[in-house]
Amino acid sequence: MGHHCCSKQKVKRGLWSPEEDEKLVKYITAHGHSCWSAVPKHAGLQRCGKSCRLRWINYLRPDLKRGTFSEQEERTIIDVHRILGNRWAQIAKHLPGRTDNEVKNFWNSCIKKKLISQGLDPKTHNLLPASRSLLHGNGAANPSNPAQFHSNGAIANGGATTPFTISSPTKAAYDIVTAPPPPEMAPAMYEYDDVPNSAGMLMGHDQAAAAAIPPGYPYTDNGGGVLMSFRDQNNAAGLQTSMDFMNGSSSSSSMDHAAGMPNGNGFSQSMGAAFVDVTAGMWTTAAVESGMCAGMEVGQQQQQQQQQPLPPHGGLVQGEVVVGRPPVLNGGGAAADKGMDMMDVSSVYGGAGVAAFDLELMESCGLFCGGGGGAGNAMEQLQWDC
DNA sequence: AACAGGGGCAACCGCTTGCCG
DNA sequence: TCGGCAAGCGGTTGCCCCTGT
Repeated sequence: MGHHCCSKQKVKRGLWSPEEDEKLVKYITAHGHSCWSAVPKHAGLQRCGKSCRLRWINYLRPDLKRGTFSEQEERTIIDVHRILGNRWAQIAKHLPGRTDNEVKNFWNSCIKKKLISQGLDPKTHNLLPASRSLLHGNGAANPSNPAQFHSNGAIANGGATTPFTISSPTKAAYDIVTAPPPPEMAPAMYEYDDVPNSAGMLMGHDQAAAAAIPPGYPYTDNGGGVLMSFRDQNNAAGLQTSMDFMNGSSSSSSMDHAAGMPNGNGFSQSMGAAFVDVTAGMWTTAAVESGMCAGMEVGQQQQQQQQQPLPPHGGLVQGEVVVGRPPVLNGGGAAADKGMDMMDVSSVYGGAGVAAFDLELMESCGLFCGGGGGAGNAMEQLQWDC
Protein backbone atom coordinates (compact mmCIF):
# COMPACT_ATOMS: atom_id res chain seq x y z
CA MET A 1 0.00 0.00 0.00
CA GLY A 2 1.58 3.25 -1.06
CA HIS A 3 1.04 6.73 0.12
CA HIS A 4 -2.47 8.01 -0.21
CA CYS A 5 -1.00 10.98 -2.03
CA CYS A 6 0.35 8.83 -4.82
CA SER A 7 -1.93 5.82 -4.91
CA LYS A 8 -3.06 6.71 -8.41
CA GLN A 9 0.37 6.58 -9.90
CA LYS A 10 2.89 3.84 -10.09
CA VAL A 11 5.71 4.78 -7.81
CA LYS A 12 8.97 3.19 -6.97
CA ARG A 13 9.79 2.41 -3.39
CA GLY A 14 12.84 1.41 -1.47
CA LEU A 15 16.35 2.67 -1.66
CA TRP A 16 17.21 5.53 -3.91
CA SER A 17 19.67 5.01 -6.72
CA PRO A 18 22.42 7.53 -7.44
CA GLU A 19 20.64 8.43 -10.66
CA GLU A 20 17.47 9.26 -8.79
CA ASP A 21 19.41 11.30 -6.30
CA GLU A 22 21.03 13.22 -9.07
CA LYS A 23 17.72 13.96 -10.72
CA LEU A 24 16.22 15.17 -7.51
CA VAL A 25 19.17 17.32 -6.57
CA LYS A 26 19.28 18.85 -10.02
CA TYR A 27 15.63 19.66 -9.96
CA ILE A 28 15.53 21.07 -6.44
CA THR A 29 18.65 23.09 -7.04
CA ALA A 30 17.20 24.58 -10.17
CA HIS A 31 13.57 25.02 -9.20
CA GLY A 32 13.25 24.59 -5.48
CA HIS A 33 10.41 22.60 -3.97
CA SER A 34 7.42 24.82 -3.77
CA CYS A 35 5.15 21.81 -4.08
CA TRP A 36 6.53 18.39 -3.29
CA SER A 37 3.75 16.54 -4.99
CA ALA A 38 4.80 18.13 -8.26
CA VAL A 39 8.50 17.48 -7.79
CA PRO A 40 8.69 13.85 -8.96
CA LYS A 41 6.74 14.57 -12.10
CA HIS A 42 8.89 17.51 -13.08
CA ALA A 43 12.10 15.84 -12.01
CA GLY A 44 11.31 12.71 -13.97
CA LEU A 45 11.17 10.43 -10.96
CA GLN A 46 8.93 7.46 -10.34
CA ARG A 47 8.55 8.43 -6.72
CA CYS A 48 5.86 10.10 -4.73
CA GLY A 49 6.35 13.62 -3.52
CA LYS A 50 6.55 12.54 0.04
CA SER A 51 9.38 10.18 -0.70
CA CYS A 52 11.21 12.93 -2.57
CA ARG A 53 10.77 15.28 0.33
CA LEU A 54 12.14 12.76 2.80
CA ARG A 55 15.06 11.92 0.59
CA TRP A 56 15.92 15.57 0.20
CA ILE A 57 15.49 16.49 3.86
CA ASN A 58 17.24 13.49 5.30
CA TYR A 59 19.94 12.85 2.79
CA LEU A 60 20.43 15.20 -0.11
CA ARG A 61 20.16 18.62 1.47
CA PRO A 62 23.49 20.39 1.00
CA ASP A 63 23.63 21.76 4.53
CA LEU A 64 23.50 18.38 6.15
CA LYS A 65 26.29 17.35 8.42
CA ARG A 66 27.10 13.73 7.88
CA GLY A 67 29.15 11.44 10.00
CA THR A 68 29.27 10.51 13.62
CA PHE A 69 27.85 12.69 16.33
CA SER A 70 30.31 14.66 18.39
CA GLU A 71 30.38 14.47 22.15
CA GLN A 72 28.86 17.91 22.35
CA GLU A 73 26.06 16.91 20.02
CA GLU A 74 25.43 13.84 22.07
CA ARG A 75 25.20 15.86 25.24
CA THR A 76 22.87 18.31 23.58
CA ILE A 77 20.60 15.51 22.49
CA ILE A 78 20.52 14.05 25.97
CA ASP A 79 19.89 17.39 27.57
CA VAL A 80 17.14 18.45 25.26
CA HIS A 81 15.57 15.03 25.24
CA ARG A 82 15.40 15.15 29.00
CA ILE A 83 13.15 18.14 28.61
CA LEU A 84 11.26 17.50 25.43
CA GLY A 85 11.11 13.75 25.24
CA ASN A 86 10.83 12.15 21.83
CA ARG A 87 10.26 15.36 19.96
CA TRP A 88 12.96 14.64 17.46
CA ALA A 89 12.29 17.53 15.19
CA GLN A 90 12.60 19.96 18.09
CA ILE A 91 15.75 18.27 19.28
CA ALA A 92 17.22 18.33 15.79
CA LYS A 93 16.74 22.09 15.65
CA HIS A 94 19.40 22.34 18.30
CA LEU A 95 21.84 20.44 16.15
CA PRO A 96 22.60 22.33 12.98
CA GLY A 97 23.01 20.04 10.04
CA ARG A 98 21.30 17.11 11.69
CA THR A 99 17.89 15.79 10.83
CA ASP A 100 15.21 14.53 13.13
CA ASN A 101 15.55 11.11 11.58
CA GLU A 102 19.25 11.07 12.22
CA VAL A 103 18.83 12.19 15.80
CA LYS A 104 16.12 9.65 16.36
CA ASN A 105 18.20 6.84 14.94
CA PHE A 106 21.22 7.90 16.95
CA TRP A 107 19.14 7.97 20.07
CA ASN A 108 17.63 4.57 19.50
CA SER A 109 20.83 2.91 18.46
CA CYS A 110 23.32 4.54 20.76
CA ILE A 111 22.32 6.99 23.45
CA LYS A 112 19.47 4.90 24.74
CA LYS A 113 21.77 2.03 25.43
CA LYS A 114 24.35 4.26 26.99
CA LEU A 115 21.85 5.68 29.42
CA ILE A 116 20.58 2.26 30.32
CA SER A 117 24.10 1.06 30.90
CA GLN A 118 24.57 4.01 33.23
CA GLY A 119 21.50 2.96 35.13
CA LEU A 120 19.30 5.71 33.78
CA ASP A 121 15.85 5.40 32.37
CA PRO A 122 16.09 6.75 28.80
CA LYS A 123 12.52 7.96 28.98
CA THR A 124 12.62 9.87 32.21
CA HIS A 125 16.35 10.29 32.64
CA ASN A 126 15.87 9.29 36.22
CA LEU A 127 17.76 6.53 37.83
CA LEU A 128 16.39 3.13 37.20
CA PRO A 129 15.12 1.57 40.42
CA ALA A 130 17.97 -0.90 40.60
CA SER A 131 20.59 1.78 40.17
CA ARG A 132 18.85 4.08 42.59
CA SER A 133 19.08 1.55 45.37
CA LEU A 134 22.70 0.94 44.58
CA LEU A 135 23.49 4.61 44.77
CA HIS A 136 21.67 5.01 48.00
CA GLY A 137 23.90 2.31 49.27
CA ASN A 138 27.25 3.97 48.80
CA GLY A 139 26.62 7.38 47.33
CA ALA A 140 29.59 7.11 45.08
CA ALA A 141 29.65 9.44 42.19
CA ASN A 142 31.78 9.79 39.21
CA PRO A 143 32.17 13.44 38.37
CA SER A 144 33.18 12.60 34.87
CA ASN A 145 29.85 11.00 34.27
CA PRO A 146 27.33 13.78 33.88
CA ALA A 147 24.33 11.55 33.97
CA GLN A 148 25.40 9.88 37.12
CA PHE A 149 26.37 13.19 38.53
CA HIS A 150 22.93 14.62 37.95
CA SER A 151 21.37 11.77 39.67
CA ASN A 152 23.58 12.07 42.64
CA GLY A 153 22.90 15.73 42.79
CA ALA A 154 19.24 15.00 43.03
CA ILE A 155 19.72 12.41 45.65
CA ALA A 156 21.99 14.63 47.61
CA ASN A 157 19.17 17.08 47.79
CA GLY A 158 16.81 14.44 48.91
CA GLY A 159 14.80 14.63 45.78
CA ALA A 160 13.14 12.34 43.38
CA THR A 161 13.51 15.19 41.04
CA THR A 162 14.73 15.35 37.53
CA PRO A 163 17.19 18.08 36.98
CA PHE A 164 17.85 19.12 33.47
CA THR A 165 20.30 21.07 31.48
CA ILE A 166 19.74 23.11 28.45
CA SER A 167 22.02 23.84 25.63
CA SER A 168 20.39 25.53 22.75
CA PRO A 169 22.43 26.42 19.75
CA THR A 170 19.58 27.73 17.71
CA LYS A 171 19.11 30.67 15.50
CA ALA A 172 17.19 32.98 17.72
CA ALA A 173 16.78 36.60 16.96
CA TYR A 174 17.73 37.43 20.47
CA ASP A 175 20.35 35.59 22.34
CA ILE A 176 20.62 35.93 26.01
CA VAL A 177 24.21 36.15 26.76
CA THR A 178 26.21 37.31 29.61
CA ALA A 179 28.64 40.03 28.97
CA PRO A 180 32.24 39.16 29.53
CA PRO A 181 33.27 40.23 32.97
CA PRO A 182 35.92 42.76 33.65
CA PRO A 183 39.26 41.04 33.47
CA GLU A 184 39.89 41.36 37.14
CA MET A 185 36.68 39.54 37.87
CA ALA A 186 37.02 36.70 35.51
CA PRO A 187 38.50 34.17 37.88
CA ALA A 188 35.91 34.70 40.53
CA MET A 189 33.03 34.76 38.15
CA TYR A 190 33.83 32.01 35.79
CA GLU A 191 35.90 29.41 37.42
CA TYR A 192 34.11 26.70 39.15
CA ASP A 193 35.21 26.41 42.69
CA ASP A 194 32.73 23.83 43.57
CA VAL A 195 33.96 20.39 43.08
CA PRO A 196 31.89 17.42 44.00
CA ASN A 197 33.56 15.31 46.53
CA SER A 198 33.91 11.62 46.33
CA ALA A 199 30.52 11.07 47.84
CA GLY A 200 28.82 13.07 45.16
CA MET A 201 27.90 15.91 47.44
CA LEU A 202 28.47 19.40 46.21
CA MET A 203 30.71 21.70 48.08
CA GLY A 204 29.79 25.25 48.85
CA HIS A 205 30.62 28.15 46.68
CA ASP A 206 33.72 30.19 47.14
CA GLN A 207 32.39 33.03 49.19
CA ALA A 208 35.61 34.93 48.98
CA ALA A 209 35.43 34.93 45.25
CA ALA A 210 31.86 36.06 45.37
CA ALA A 211 32.70 38.81 47.75
CA ALA A 212 35.28 40.08 45.34
CA ILE A 213 32.59 41.38 43.06
CA PRO A 214 32.71 45.12 43.18
CA PRO A 215 29.64 46.87 44.49
CA GLY A 216 27.37 48.01 41.77
CA TYR A 217 28.57 45.53 39.25
CA PRO A 218 25.58 44.98 37.02
CA TYR A 219 25.40 41.25 37.50
CA THR A 220 25.32 41.16 41.20
CA ASP A 221 22.05 41.05 42.96
CA ASN A 222 20.17 44.11 43.89
CA GLY A 223 18.84 43.12 47.17
CA GLY A 224 17.76 39.61 46.87
CA GLY A 225 17.25 39.37 43.17
CA VAL A 226 19.45 38.27 40.39
CA LEU A 227 20.30 40.41 37.49
CA MET A 228 21.22 39.18 34.14
CA SER A 229 22.02 40.92 30.95
CA PHE A 230 20.59 40.52 27.52
CA ARG A 231 22.50 41.57 24.53
CA ASP A 232 20.63 42.27 21.41
CA GLN A 233 22.86 40.83 18.78
CA ASN A 234 20.98 42.58 16.09
CA ASN A 235 21.65 45.85 17.72
CA ALA A 236 24.82 47.35 16.42
CA ALA A 237 25.15 49.41 19.55
CA GLY A 238 25.18 46.25 21.59
CA LEU A 239 22.29 47.37 23.72
CA GLN A 240 22.26 45.52 26.96
CA THR A 241 19.36 44.94 29.18
CA SER A 242 19.56 43.97 32.75
CA MET A 243 16.86 41.92 34.29
CA ASP A 244 16.02 40.96 37.75
CA PHE A 245 14.54 37.52 37.81
CA MET A 246 13.71 37.41 41.44
CA ASN A 247 12.13 40.77 41.75
CA GLY A 248 10.45 40.75 38.43
CA SER A 249 11.68 43.94 36.96
CA SER A 250 13.98 44.98 34.24
CA SER A 251 15.40 48.04 32.77
CA SER A 252 14.48 49.29 29.37
CA SER A 253 14.33 46.03 27.63
CA SER A 254 14.94 45.09 24.10
CA MET A 255 13.61 41.71 25.08
CA ASP A 256 10.32 43.19 26.07
CA HIS A 257 10.14 45.06 22.85
CA ALA A 258 10.95 41.98 20.91
CA ALA A 259 8.27 40.13 22.76
CA GLY A 260 5.76 42.78 22.00
CA MET A 261 5.54 43.82 25.57
CA PRO A 262 4.73 47.42 26.03
CA ASN A 263 6.14 47.78 29.46
CA GLY A 264 9.57 47.11 30.71
CA ASN A 265 8.93 44.26 33.01
CA GLY A 266 6.54 41.82 31.49
CA PHE A 267 9.15 39.49 30.24
CA SER A 268 11.10 39.37 33.39
CA GLN A 269 8.01 38.89 35.45
CA SER A 270 7.19 35.89 33.44
CA MET A 271 10.66 34.75 34.15
CA GLY A 272 10.00 34.82 37.82
CA ALA A 273 10.97 31.22 38.10
CA ALA A 274 14.48 32.44 37.71
CA PHE A 275 15.09 30.16 34.86
CA VAL A 276 18.06 31.64 33.23
CA ASP A 277 20.54 30.41 30.80
CA VAL A 278 23.38 32.30 32.17
CA THR A 279 26.91 31.67 33.03
CA ALA A 280 26.81 29.34 35.93
CA GLY A 281 29.51 31.05 37.84
CA MET A 282 27.87 34.39 37.49
CA TRP A 283 24.48 33.17 38.39
CA THR A 284 25.61 31.32 41.40
CA THR A 285 27.96 33.98 42.52
CA ALA A 286 25.19 36.49 42.57
CA ALA A 287 22.74 34.14 44.12
CA VAL A 288 25.00 32.80 46.78
CA GLU A 289 26.28 36.15 47.69
CA SER A 290 22.82 37.46 48.19
CA GLY A 291 21.86 34.48 50.24
CA MET A 292 18.80 34.32 48.08
CA CYS A 293 18.86 30.66 47.39
CA ALA A 294 20.04 28.64 50.29
CA GLY A 295 19.53 25.41 48.48
CA MET A 296 21.64 26.31 45.58
CA GLU A 297 24.50 24.17 44.74
CA VAL A 298 26.87 24.42 41.96
CA GLY A 299 27.54 21.36 39.96
CA GLN A 300 30.25 20.38 37.73
CA GLN A 301 29.67 18.46 34.62
CA GLN A 302 33.17 17.99 33.56
CA GLN A 303 36.27 18.41 35.55
CA GLN A 304 37.86 19.73 32.46
CA GLN A 305 35.47 22.61 32.21
CA GLN A 306 36.21 23.68 35.71
CA GLN A 307 39.84 24.08 35.00
CA GLN A 308 39.46 25.88 31.78
CA PRO A 309 39.69 29.63 31.69
CA LEU A 310 36.93 31.75 30.33
CA PRO A 311 36.35 30.64 26.79
CA PRO A 312 36.43 33.08 23.96
CA HIS A 313 33.10 34.55 23.09
CA GLY A 314 31.49 32.48 20.44
CA GLY A 315 32.51 29.18 21.85
CA LEU A 316 30.03 26.90 23.41
CA VAL A 317 30.71 25.91 26.93
CA GLN A 318 28.29 24.24 29.13
CA GLY A 319 28.25 24.45 32.83
CA GLU A 320 25.52 23.51 35.12
CA VAL A 321 23.72 24.95 38.04
CA VAL A 322 21.63 22.81 40.23
CA VAL A 323 19.19 24.89 42.11
CA GLY A 324 17.57 23.41 45.09
CA ARG A 325 14.29 24.70 46.31
CA PRO A 326 15.04 27.77 48.33
CA PRO A 327 13.34 27.97 51.66
CA VAL A 328 12.42 31.55 51.02
CA LEU A 329 12.31 33.37 47.77
CA ASN A 330 12.26 37.07 47.66
CA GLY A 331 9.82 39.05 45.67
CA GLY A 332 7.31 36.33 45.06
CA GLY A 333 9.62 34.17 43.05
CA ALA A 334 7.63 31.61 41.21
CA ALA A 335 10.03 28.82 41.83
CA ALA A 336 8.70 28.21 45.29
CA ASP A 337 5.16 29.04 44.34
CA LYS A 338 5.04 26.50 41.63
CA GLY A 339 6.90 23.83 43.42
CA MET A 340 9.89 23.83 41.21
CA ASP A 341 12.12 21.69 43.24
CA MET A 342 15.18 21.75 41.22
CA MET A 343 16.52 23.33 38.17
CA ASP A 344 19.61 22.51 36.38
CA VAL A 345 20.62 25.27 34.14
CA SER A 346 23.28 25.13 31.55
CA SER A 347 25.38 28.06 30.86
CA VAL A 348 26.19 28.78 27.33
CA TYR A 349 28.39 31.35 25.86
CA GLY A 350 26.42 32.44 22.91
CA GLY A 351 28.22 33.71 19.95
CA ALA A 352 26.88 34.21 16.51
CA GLY A 353 24.37 31.57 15.69
CA VAL A 354 24.27 30.23 19.19
CA ALA A 355 21.22 30.91 21.21
CA ALA A 356 21.73 30.60 24.87
CA PHE A 357 18.10 30.82 25.52
CA ASP A 358 15.23 28.91 24.17
CA LEU A 359 11.75 29.94 24.97
CA GLU A 360 10.25 26.89 23.45
CA LEU A 361 12.21 24.71 25.76
CA MET A 362 11.20 26.77 28.69
CA GLU A 363 7.61 26.59 27.71
CA SER A 364 7.91 22.88 27.44
CA CYS A 365 9.24 22.77 30.94
CA GLY A 366 6.46 24.86 32.28
CA LEU A 367 8.93 27.40 33.39
CA PHE A 368 6.80 30.30 32.48
CA CYS A 369 4.62 30.22 35.47
CA GLY A 370 3.12 33.64 35.42
CA GLY A 371 5.40 34.72 38.19
CA GLY A 372 2.72 36.37 40.23
CA GLY A 373 3.45 39.68 38.63
CA GLY A 374 0.15 40.07 36.90
CA ALA A 375 1.72 39.79 33.52
CA GLY A 376 -0.51 36.97 32.46
CA ASN A 377 0.78 34.13 30.40
CA ALA A 378 3.81 35.59 28.87
CA MET A 379 4.30 32.68 26.55
CA GLU A 380 1.10 33.52 24.80
CA GLN A 381 2.62 36.83 23.99
CA LEU A 382 5.94 35.50 23.01
CA GLN A 383 5.64 34.28 19.51
CA TRP A 384 9.25 33.80 18.92
CA ASP A 385 10.52 31.74 16.18
CA CYS A 386 13.16 29.61 17.76
C1' DA B 1 32.94 -20.73 4.05
C1' DA B 2 28.31 -20.53 5.46
C1' DC B 3 24.91 -19.14 8.44
C1' DA B 4 22.49 -16.63 12.18
C1' DG B 5 21.84 -12.74 14.92
C1' DG B 6 22.15 -8.05 15.94
C1' DG B 7 22.95 -3.20 15.00
C1' DG B 8 22.56 0.82 12.27
C1' DC B 9 20.35 3.42 9.05
C1' DA B 10 17.24 4.76 5.28
C1' DA B 11 12.76 4.79 4.09
C1' DC B 12 7.87 4.14 4.85
C1' DC B 13 3.36 4.65 7.27
C1' DG B 14 -0.10 7.05 9.26
C1' DC B 15 -1.55 10.66 12.20
C1' DT B 16 -1.46 15.64 13.10
C1' DT B 17 -1.07 20.33 11.85
C1' DG B 18 -1.45 24.33 9.05
C1' DC B 19 -3.02 26.69 5.11
C1' DC B 20 -6.30 28.05 1.76
C1' DG B 21 -10.51 28.40 -0.81
C1' DT C 1 -16.89 27.12 9.66
C1' DC C 2 -15.69 23.32 6.96
C1' DG C 3 -13.28 20.36 3.85
C1' DG C 4 -9.35 19.29 1.01
C1' DC C 5 -4.60 19.28 0.36
C1' DA C 6 0.27 19.48 1.49
C1' DA C 7 3.73 19.39 4.79
C1' DG C 8 5.48 18.05 9.30
C1' DC C 9 6.37 14.69 12.53
C1' DG C 10 7.13 10.43 15.33
C1' DG C 11 6.88 5.52 15.27
C1' DT C 12 7.89 1.50 12.76
C1' DT C 13 9.73 -1.48 9.25
C1' DG C 14 12.98 -3.56 6.38
C1' DC C 15 17.37 -3.88 4.27
C1' DC C 16 22.31 -4.11 4.51
C1' DC C 17 26.45 -4.96 6.78
C1' DC C 18 29.25 -6.64 10.41
C1' DT C 19 30.44 -10.01 13.76
C1' DG C 20 30.39 -14.28 16.09
C1' DT C 21 29.83 -19.21 15.80
